Amino acid sequence: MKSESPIAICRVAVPGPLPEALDYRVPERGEPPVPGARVRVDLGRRQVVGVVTALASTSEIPRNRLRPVREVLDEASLLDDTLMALLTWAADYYHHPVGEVLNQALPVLLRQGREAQAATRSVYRLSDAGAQVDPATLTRAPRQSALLALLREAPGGLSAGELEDEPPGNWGGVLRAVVERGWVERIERALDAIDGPCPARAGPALNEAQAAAVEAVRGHFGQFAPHLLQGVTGSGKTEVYLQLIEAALAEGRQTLVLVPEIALTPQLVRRFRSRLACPVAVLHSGLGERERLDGWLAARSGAAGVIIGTRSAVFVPWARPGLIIVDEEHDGSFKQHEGFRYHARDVAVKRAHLESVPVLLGSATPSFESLANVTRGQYTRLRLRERAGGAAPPRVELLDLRRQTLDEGLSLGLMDRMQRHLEAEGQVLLFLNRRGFAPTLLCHDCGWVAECPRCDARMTWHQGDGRIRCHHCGHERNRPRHCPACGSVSLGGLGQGTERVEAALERHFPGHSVARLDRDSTRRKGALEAVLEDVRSGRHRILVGTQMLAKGHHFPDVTLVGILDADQGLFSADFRAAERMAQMMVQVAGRAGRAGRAGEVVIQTHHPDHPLLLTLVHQGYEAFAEAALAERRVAGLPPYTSLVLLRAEATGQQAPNDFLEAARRSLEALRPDSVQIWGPAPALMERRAGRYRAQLMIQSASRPALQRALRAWTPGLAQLPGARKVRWVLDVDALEM
DNA sequence: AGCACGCCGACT
DNA sequence: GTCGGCGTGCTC
Repeated sequence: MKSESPIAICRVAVPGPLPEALDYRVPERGEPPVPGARVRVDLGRRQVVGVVTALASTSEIPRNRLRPVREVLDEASLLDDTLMALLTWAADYYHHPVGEVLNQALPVLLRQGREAQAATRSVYRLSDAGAQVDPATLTRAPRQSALLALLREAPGGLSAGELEDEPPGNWGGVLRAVVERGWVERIERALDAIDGPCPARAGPALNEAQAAAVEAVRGHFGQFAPHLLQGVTGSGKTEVYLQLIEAALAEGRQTLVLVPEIALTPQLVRRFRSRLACPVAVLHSGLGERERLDGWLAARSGAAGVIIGTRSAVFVPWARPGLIIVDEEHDGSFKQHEGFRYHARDVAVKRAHLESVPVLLGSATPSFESLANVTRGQYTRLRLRERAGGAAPPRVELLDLRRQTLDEGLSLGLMDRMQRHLEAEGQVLLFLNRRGFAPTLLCHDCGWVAECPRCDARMTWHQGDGRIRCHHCGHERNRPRHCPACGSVSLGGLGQGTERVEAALERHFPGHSVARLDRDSTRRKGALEAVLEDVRSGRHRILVGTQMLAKGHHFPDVTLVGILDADQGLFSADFRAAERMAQMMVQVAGRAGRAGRAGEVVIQTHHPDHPLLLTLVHQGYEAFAEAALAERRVAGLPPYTSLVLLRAEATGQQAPNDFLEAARRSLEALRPDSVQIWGPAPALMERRAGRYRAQLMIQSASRPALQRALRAWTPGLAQLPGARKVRWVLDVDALEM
């Protein structure tokens, strides 16, 4: 008779909004599954794939109600202990169901229960016989000789694709010949197989500040050490990253690099791949599911020396933890805006702590959160004050728009300046964060404006295709030819978008080609690259665009940057608007005057006396941040308090409010210590995509106190009356109001 | 989330 | 008399 195994129960996190993992009986035959492995289990009347979170000998659930694990899908853990700890921490901190958190950490193919096995590809490698052949003796077969020479340099072998990169291409016939002679063998290798050590490659010499930054972080390899790399645009942050990655590789450690969605371009990946001798795994939403799984497995096995990815890559497993880098750490796209609303930068810092590795947050315009962490002594700040190559910082000036004649948003002063720069062979870049022709379509006879039927917003007129669209829900239709209210044909655009400015520029500067860079002009595949190339080649002398301009594209010949409307961020109801506006302005301004040509920045504003604007222009981003942070401190706003939003929406106006009222009362009943509750109040745009939205704001100067209150409060929310009549979500550390 | 159960209006 | 609407509850 077999003695009873102490491990009889396993806890399984199943997909779905269940607050806890569920208990199952471990299979009677075979080894029990390990935590971090996937299992197939019955749930209700269906079968699902879940992740084992723990093993136990007993369960609260009576034995006769426990169902058995149907299948163990992984012998080894897919998510190592540290990663499991990170994921359960995140589920707890963001108050999101652990099953959904664990599930979304897996590539889709693994969620579906597919085998955790990387694809293979054919690799050509020198055989023992081939190694004896001296390529120089093959004078009658120069192509075979060249091929053998190439393979000698690549002990791991080369795939057909890699061979084609070596000019001239088309090695098919030659390969067949050398394989036939027994000099080369073809082997199948999994994409997550480890290639062997990466040879070090020398990078360019660093300046003093860069070298100091590299040394500061390198000196903390193997321990938790958060650093903020605050470097002006063009100061060479990427080179610091690359040399740190190489230092980590030299110690056999991997680096995880997180970048904002739009920053993960083929150019960036190419730069990393050409500089680093080791395999680089890339993880982002644009990949096919197979590619994604292969990259994920290459990170997990340790085959990829570097993993570069967007937000969700913060949860990728790795075999040899070395270093975490978050580039453009201020970027809002690190926060997930639906469902599991984590902030990848904050999770990255937590992960670095759990893994005992340094983390480097880089930005020219750090988030206020990170700056406050520097002040508190939590983060070490590393500064790069100089632009690489000794380029001078641009001259920045405010242009008072009051009582000025404007032509489509362009002042005479700005156009004069443009003329001068164009005559001096410079390029001009204009920033306007509004796409389309005009943000409002207005009837001049009766005052009717085109409004979105589903949102509290106006429709933007796009002249290019004669449509009007809502930028909040995507609703669109043809531009009406007559006013629907009075029948007049005098419909006109009110305000300016990039299309309209582009047209005005073509009128004013007929001798110069104008390019537009926004989501509309770059929708077609390859269109973005084409525009960027035409700007770099100098074919376009004037470039007008939205925030896409601010995202790390290099325009070496731009000497003048114009910011057409600086006022949007100054008076918004969202307390983070000024921070975002300043970051955007500094990032755009940073495009001016590289490579030895002095740059100029002109900022058009109706509020040239606004203190924050003055501070930003005359004293720079850091002084601006200090001033704005002082205001936040006085107002009791983040980062000096923690802020959580309970958001609710429904097709009617009443239901969200009722639910949030009930939620408010249930929180008040808990009498939480040092926690303030505000609302419920309508969202800044109450109706969006046909749904009414409202929110409850919960705030505290003490994060632990807030977390305690949330832990007591949130489990009951789903049972509140009206909870099923609304879509609701808890947004911890909400970025947008 | 899914998927049951359950209790009230218009149909073969 | 049934088919089906979506409110309510549960999933180890």
